[in-house]
Amino acid sequence: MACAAQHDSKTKLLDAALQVIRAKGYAATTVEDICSQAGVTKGSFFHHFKSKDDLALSATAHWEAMTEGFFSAAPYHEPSDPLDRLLGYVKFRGAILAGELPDYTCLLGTLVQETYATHPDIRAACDRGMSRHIAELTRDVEAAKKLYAPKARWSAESVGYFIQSVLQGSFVFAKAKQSPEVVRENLTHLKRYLETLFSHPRKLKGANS
Amino acid sequence: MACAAQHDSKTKLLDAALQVIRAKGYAATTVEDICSQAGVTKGSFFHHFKSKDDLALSATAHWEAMTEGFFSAAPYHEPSDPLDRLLGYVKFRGAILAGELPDYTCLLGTLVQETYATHPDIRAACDRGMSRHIAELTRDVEAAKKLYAPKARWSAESVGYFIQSVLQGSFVFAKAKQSPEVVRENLTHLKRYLETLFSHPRKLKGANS
DNA sequence: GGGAACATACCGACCAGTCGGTATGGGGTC
DNA sequence: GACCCCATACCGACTGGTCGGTATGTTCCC
Repeated sequence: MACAAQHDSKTKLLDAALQVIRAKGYAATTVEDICSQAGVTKGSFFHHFKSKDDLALSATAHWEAMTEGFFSAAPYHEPSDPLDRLLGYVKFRGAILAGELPDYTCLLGTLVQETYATHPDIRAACDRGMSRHIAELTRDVEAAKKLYAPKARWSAESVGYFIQSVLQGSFVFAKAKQSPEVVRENLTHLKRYLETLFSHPRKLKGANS
Repeated sequence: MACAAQHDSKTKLLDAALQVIRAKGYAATTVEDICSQAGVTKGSFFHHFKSKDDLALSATAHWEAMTEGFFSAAPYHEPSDPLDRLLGYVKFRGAILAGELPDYTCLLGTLVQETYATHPDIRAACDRGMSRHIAELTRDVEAAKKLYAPKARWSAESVGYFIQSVLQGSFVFAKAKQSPEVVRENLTHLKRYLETLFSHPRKLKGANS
C-alpha cells in the first residue's frame, strides 16, 4: 500500500491547488479547476480531501513543507556572518522572481486575505506558516543584531516581520502591474535599510550613493 | 430629477461594497450580501449596476474619490518642509488604525489580489487607483529629495512604491494576526528608513537608538 | 476477496442576472 | 388646478447555470 504512486494523485492535487489558488484566489477556484489542472477526477479529489476547505488546510501544510525545503537548501545560509546570510536572503528573494506571477507569489498571503474573516482555521494555518518562516529569518536577525547593533531598541522579530511585509506588499503591486519589477526595487530599498540598521561597516554611507 | 435622495441607494450600495468586499473578498461576496448590508433589494442593485463586475469597477472609483478626499483633508499636509509632510503621512497612517480590520485595510489591494489574472479591467482600475495615490506621495518625496538627498541614486517614485508596499504587506499580516500591531511596528521601521534615506539632520543617528 | 484508489453520474443549494411590475415626481397641455 | 405622459427608482419572484458534495460503481494491488 505504501508505494509512491499511491500518493501521486494527492500530491498532484496539492501542487495544482498551489498554482490555481495563487492565480485565481481561493473563492474563485473551483474543485474542478484543481482537478483538471491536476489531471484527476472529482471522485479522486473527494477521496483524498473531505472538502474544499480541507484541501486548503492541506495545501498550507504542503506549501510549508515545500518552501521550508526550498529555503533551507538555498545557498544564502553558507556565510558565517549572520548579516551576510540575511542580506543573502534578500538577494535570493530577488533572484527567484522568475516565471509567471503565480510561480513566485506567496500562497499564504493570498489565502489569508480572502479567508481571515470567514475561515478561522485557514487563517490560523496561514498565520502559523508565515510566522514559522519569519522565525527562521529572525534567528539570523537576532545573531546579526548581537554582532552589529546590540543596543538597538528594535526587536529582531519586528525586523523579520518587516522583511516579510515588504515582500507581501511587493507581491500586491506585482499583481497590479503584472511585473516583478516593483519587487526588485523594493528589495533594493530593503537591503539598504537592513545595512543602515546594522551600521554595516562595509557600506555605511551607502544610503545616499 | 436631480434631488439628492436619488442617488442615495447607489451610494449605500457602494459603501456597503467597500465594507463587505474588504471583509470577505470579492469572489466570496454575493450581490445579496451587498444588498442586505446596504438595506436595498436586488432589483435596485441591478438598476444601478450592469453586473457584479460593474459594481467592482464603480467601487474602485468610489474608493478613489473617498480616499482622495480623506487624505487631502488630513493635517499632515500643513508643514512647509516636504520631509515633515512625508513623515507626517507615515504617522497619520498609524493614527488611523482604528476599528475593525475592514475599516482600515485597502480595498484595491484586496481586490487586485483576487482579480489580477481573471478580471483585466478590475486589475487595471486597482492599478490606476494605487498609482494615483503613490503619485501624490511621490511629489513630497521628490521635494524632500531635492532638499536633503539631491544626489541619491534611488528614484522618488520607487520610494513611493516602497511606502505603499510596506502598508499593503502590513495589512496582510494584520489580517493573519487579527491585529493592527504589525502595521504599527512596520511604520516605525519605515519612518526610520525614510529618515536615514534623507540623512535627516534632526535625527541622524536614530537608526540604532 | 477485500480494501484503497480512482471514475462517472447525479443531487441540491446557491447565486448572478432577468423580468414584469409598482411608486413617484416632474413637465407639458388645456 | 386637473389631467396625462413618461422617465427614473425600486421591488421581489423566478430562472438557468454552476459548483460543492454524494452515491455508486470499477479497477487494481496485496
